[in-house]
Amino acid sequence: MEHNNNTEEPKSENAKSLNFLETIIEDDIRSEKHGGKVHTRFPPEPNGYLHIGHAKSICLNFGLAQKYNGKCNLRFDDTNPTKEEEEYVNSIMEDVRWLGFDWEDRLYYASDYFGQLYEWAIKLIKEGKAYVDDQTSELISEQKGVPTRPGTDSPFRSRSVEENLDLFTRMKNGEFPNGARVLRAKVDMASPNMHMRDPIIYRIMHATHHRTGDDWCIYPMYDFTHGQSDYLEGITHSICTLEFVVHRPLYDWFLDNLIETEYRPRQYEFARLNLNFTVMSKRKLLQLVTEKYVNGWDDPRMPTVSGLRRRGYTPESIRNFADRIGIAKRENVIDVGLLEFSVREHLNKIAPRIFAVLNPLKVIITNYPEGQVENLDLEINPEDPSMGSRMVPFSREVYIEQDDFMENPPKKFFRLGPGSEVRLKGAYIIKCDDYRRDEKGRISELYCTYDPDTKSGTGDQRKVKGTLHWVSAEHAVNAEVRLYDRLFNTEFPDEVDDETKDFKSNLNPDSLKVITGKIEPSVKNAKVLDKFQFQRLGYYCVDPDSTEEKLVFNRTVPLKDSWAKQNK
RNA sequence: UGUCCCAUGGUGUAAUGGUAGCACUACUGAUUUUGGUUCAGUCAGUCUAGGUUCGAGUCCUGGUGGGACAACCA
Repeated sequence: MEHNNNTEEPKSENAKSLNFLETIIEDDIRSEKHGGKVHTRFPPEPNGYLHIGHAKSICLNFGLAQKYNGKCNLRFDDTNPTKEEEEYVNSIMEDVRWLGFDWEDRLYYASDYFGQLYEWAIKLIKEGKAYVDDQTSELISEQKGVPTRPGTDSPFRSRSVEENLDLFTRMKNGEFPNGARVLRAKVDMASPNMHMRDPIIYRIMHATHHRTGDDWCIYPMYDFTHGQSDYLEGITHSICTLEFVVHRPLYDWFLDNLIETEYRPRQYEFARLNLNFTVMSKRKLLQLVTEKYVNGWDDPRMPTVSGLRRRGYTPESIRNFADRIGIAKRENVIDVGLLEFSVREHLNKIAPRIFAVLNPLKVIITNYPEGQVENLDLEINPEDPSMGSRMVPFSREVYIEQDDFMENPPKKFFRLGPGSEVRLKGAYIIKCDDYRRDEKGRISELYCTYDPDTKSGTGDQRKVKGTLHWVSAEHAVNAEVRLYDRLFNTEFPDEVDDETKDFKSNLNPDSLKVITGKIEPSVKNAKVLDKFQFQRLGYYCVDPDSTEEKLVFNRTVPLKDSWAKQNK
C-alpha cells in the first residue's frame, strides 16, 4: 500500500451526485438494514390516467430498484370502488410498460389484502384500539376540531370491545346503510397532527368493486391500507409525495400496533412535479376531458403519459427528463421548455428527416425541362449515417414555404426574394426572376431559374446563404397536420381560481390548428406513431387517426428557431 | 394564534464543515446544403440577523418567506 500515497477518491467521470433518497438507501445498504435489500413500489389509484408527474414517480421507484439491484412492484391502491375502474387499471399498466419498466410477476392490488386488513381491524378492536362510531361525518369532523385546537372525544369512544366487535361484524355483513357507522382507530384526539385524531379506518360503501365485486360492503381507508400493504409486500422504501408527510406518524402507528416482527417498511417523501403552462391534478384533467376542452385523456395537448405518447414523445425522452429534474423536497415548477428540450434531444438522434411544406407557395422552374423528374438520393439523418438514404423526386414545379419568400426582404433574410438566390436542399440553386399574385393580391407563384451546375453532391460549388426545403408538386402527398401549442396561455393556470374565474379561463384558444401540408412521397409507408423531422420545421409523428387514404400528423415540438426569435 | 416540511443564478438540481458546480433558459462567436445539430464562450446564485468554528450554503438560535395538514379521497 505504501506505493499508493494518493488515498483520495478522484472525482471520477461517473461519480454522479446522489439525491437524498439515494443517500438514505446507500446508508441503509451499508448498515445492512433490510438485509441490504431495496424494494420499492409504484402505487397508483386506478381512478384516472397517468400523467407526467406519475412518470416522475415511476422513474424514481423503478429506477431506484434498478440502480440498487432491487425490485419494484406495481400495486393498485384500489380501496375506493366508487372511483376506480378497470379501464384505468389497463391504461396504467400500458403506460408503465411503455415507459420501459417491468414489474415482472409483482402485480398487486390493495384489494388483495382486504381479508388481512379486516383481521387487523378486528385485532385493533380486541385490543381496545379501535371503535365503531355511529355519528354523522359532520359531527365527527366537528369533534376533530381544528389544527390549532384539540378535538373532543366521540361519545362512542369508550364502547366495550364486545359491542365494537358486534357492530363491526354487522357493518361487514351489510346490516347498515352507507354512512351509518365507521370504524375509527383510537389514537389521540388532542394530537397536533389532525391525522392522529382517531382516524376513520373503515367505512360502509355498498358499491361493486372492480375486482372483489360485491364481496365487501366495508372498505378500508388509505391510511389503514398503505403501510400494511407495503409490509405484506416486503417494501423497504415506500416513497410518496410531500402531502403525505403528515400521514407518516399514522403509517408507523398502524405498523407498530399490528406487527410483531422487527422489519418495517419506511415512508419517505419527495416533492411532486409541477409544470408551467399546464395543470396536473387529476380532477382538473378529468374536467378538461369531460367538458370536451380536449379530445380525451390522450389528447396530444394533455400532460398525460398517453397524451405525450400520442404527441410523439419517446419513453427515453421522458426518462431523461425525469433524470434531469432531479429529486428533492422543495416545491418546484419545471419549465416545459426542459421537457421539450428532452424530446428534441432524442428525436434529433433518431428521427428520419423528410421534406414537408405546410404553407405551400408554388415555384415554377422555367428552365427545367417539362416532364423531367430526377430522383435525388438524400440522407435520412445527418446525425446517423447508418440510417441510409431515401429517394426524393425533383421536378419543374415545387412547393416551398410562404415564409421563405419575401417581396421586400430585410437585410439578414437568407431566403428567397426578387432576384435573389437560394439552394433547394439536396437539389439545385435557384434564382427568383418573377412572381405572380392571385386575385386577392397574395403572392401565388414564383418563377425561378435553376443553375444546372449546382446539383448537390457534385463537388465544389458556390455557396448561397439560404437553403430551403421543398416538395415536388406533382409527387407531393397531402396530409392533415395538427399543430399544437400550449394548452394554457398563462404560466400558472392553477393560480387563477376564484369565484368568477377558474383555471379554464386561461385555456389557449389556439392550442390546436389543423392544416393540410404537402409532404414528400417517401412518407407513404409511415405507420402510426412513426416519428419524423420535417426539415427546418420540427418533429412530427403519425397520429392514430390516420387512414389508408389520409395521413394525419401531430407536431410534437417545433425546431428551435433563432430567426423567428430575433424577429419577434 | 398548533404541528410538520422547505429556502442555492430566471428555472431545476449538486456541493454530506474546506475552491459554490451541472443542466435548461438567455446572450455571443465558430462550424453547418436544416436560421436545426455540434463546438467554444458570456451573463447570473447560497432569504435574513445572530451564534459555534481556524473555516459555515452546510451545524445551532431567532426572524422572514413559501408549502402541507381540519375528505366516510388517495
